[in-house]
Amino acid sequence: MPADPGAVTVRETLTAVITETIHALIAGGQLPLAEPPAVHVERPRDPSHGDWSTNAALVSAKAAGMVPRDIAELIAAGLRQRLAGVAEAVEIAGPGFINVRLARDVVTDVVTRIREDGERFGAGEPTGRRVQVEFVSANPVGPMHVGHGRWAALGDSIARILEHAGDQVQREFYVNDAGVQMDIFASSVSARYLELCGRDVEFPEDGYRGAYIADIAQEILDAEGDRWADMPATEREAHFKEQAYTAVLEHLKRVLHGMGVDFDVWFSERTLHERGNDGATAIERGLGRLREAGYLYEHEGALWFRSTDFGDDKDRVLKKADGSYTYFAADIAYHADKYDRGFDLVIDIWGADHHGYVKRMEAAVAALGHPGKLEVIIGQLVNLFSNGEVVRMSKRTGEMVTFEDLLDEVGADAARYFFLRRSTDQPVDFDIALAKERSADNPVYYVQYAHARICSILRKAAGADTADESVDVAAISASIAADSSALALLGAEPGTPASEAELGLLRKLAGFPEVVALAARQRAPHKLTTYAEELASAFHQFYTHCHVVVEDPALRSARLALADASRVVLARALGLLGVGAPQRM
RNA sequence: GCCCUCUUAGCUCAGGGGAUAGAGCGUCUGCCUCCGGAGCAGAAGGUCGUAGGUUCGAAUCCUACAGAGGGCGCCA
Repeated sequence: MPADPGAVTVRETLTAVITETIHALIAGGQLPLAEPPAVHVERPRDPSHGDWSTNAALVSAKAAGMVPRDIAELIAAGLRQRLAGVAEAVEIAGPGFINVRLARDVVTDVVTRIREDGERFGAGEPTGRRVQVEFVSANPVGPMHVGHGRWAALGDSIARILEHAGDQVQREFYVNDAGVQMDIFASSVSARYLELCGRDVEFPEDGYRGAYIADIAQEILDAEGDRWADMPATEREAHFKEQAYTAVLEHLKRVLHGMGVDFDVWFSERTLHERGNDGATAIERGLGRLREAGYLYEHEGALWFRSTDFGDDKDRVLKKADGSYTYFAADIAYHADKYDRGFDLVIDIWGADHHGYVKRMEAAVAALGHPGKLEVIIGQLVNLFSNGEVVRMSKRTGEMVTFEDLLDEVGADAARYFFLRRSTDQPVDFDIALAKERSADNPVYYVQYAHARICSILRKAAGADTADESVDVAAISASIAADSSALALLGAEPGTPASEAELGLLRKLAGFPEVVALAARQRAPHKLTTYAEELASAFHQFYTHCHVVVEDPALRSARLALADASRVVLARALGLLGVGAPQRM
């Protein structure tokens, strides 16, 4: 077994070695089993149980007809032999767990690896898989609400995590620029425009009443004067629709960019309604595929998709009796287009209010010949609190805190961090006052503070002003040389607070790759906020118990290297969340 | 009525079938001549919604029930 502390590979290697050991015991007639069971290898929660633990003996007990601890003795003896030089101890504990304690040079080697790998630490090999993540996709008729902000943070972070795991990821925003909401939007702007021109108009009953509508109308008035007031309504509204639409789209792009979210593709729904060279629209072509596959039928003048063939509750209408298409029909064409573009996996992030739509969309994707290649993530909503009161998020009333307001109020880092801190299927109760607070109550500052503190130490070690941001931390990092004999000083006196703090930090650092791998597999950025807080905590403990900039050059370089490795991993974890890692606060 | 999600400490929430269920906040007690106290150490606080089941082992998987939220249109 190579002395490679990378968590993922250690687990895999250890699993293989254990399985080999059991194989040998079976071949030698010591274990009455047909074949080795599937064993789990995990990091014990309690550090006194060692670095790794396996349930191999427990899962073998029944089939072998033996007492778990007797089997554990056999396996442990084999492991001691096979892991000589890598494992310091192999022990049996509890009902029959086998605990492996790694040799200390294997443990400390993670520092060297992190500092060599830098940002690549914990990254997966390229998978060759092409993944599309579609998210936000807010209607371009007004500002984003805070729920959109959460989904923006979520989609972007998932994209970053998947990229780190080795996938090729594209971020896409679907622009619903073809529906009746666009007409309502246009007539709303038109009404405000006429008001501004002093005309007596009745505001559309279902119109958008937000103040931004009047702002857009004012912009048009400023730029083009009141010449549209006497034009036919249809002509005026057609013109205003494009003006207002462009303004809102630019606004959306600006706000998203301001929080570090940039899309690769803005896909316009309108293109699905345009006729191509074959004289057909994308919607017609998409439906044509379903027809050829035999999933469409006519009933009461409408065209239906037999989605029940794929587990949906009922069949769905694609073309209404009046000849117009449903929104679902456009969505089918849109998804057909995604797969035509060659994605191996499409991830859609929708708000919780759309979850009833998942089955039919999955059914459509399967009917198009891509079963299992769509994954819909349902993002729960955000409850915004202000002075203990729930703030409403209605576009109609116009009384709402927009996502842009929230960003201005708390900043992009705090907003993203708070959105990502909860698991996706849990609603977020967003407390504006807490997110603004620059105190220990605020977890994002706790983590960022640890990073800034490390940068300060590095500057101190280099003899620079600890708060001077112009000092190049990367250069200082590169100047720190800690060979394996120096690193051996870390955790050299087990049982002392200093060594325990060092070992705790080393253990936490070593766990990063598997946390990222898990976050990628589960599309769960919140695993990284939890990890970042644990790593920051481990670092603060280390800092409290271990003076870094000490006289002894070997110990000093070892602790500096450990602090530096912590800096690298903290920055990486925050980076995958899209949150900044400031060098000074 | 049917479907989805949720229910873990006073509050907000983590928890990949494993060992004594964790963190932050809040409450209580300590730690600054010393690298950033935006920090650290400790105490108290739990029938993991209820009842069954599967398993050597269940907060975790299955079923039923209770409670909370959301979704169920030839709307978008």
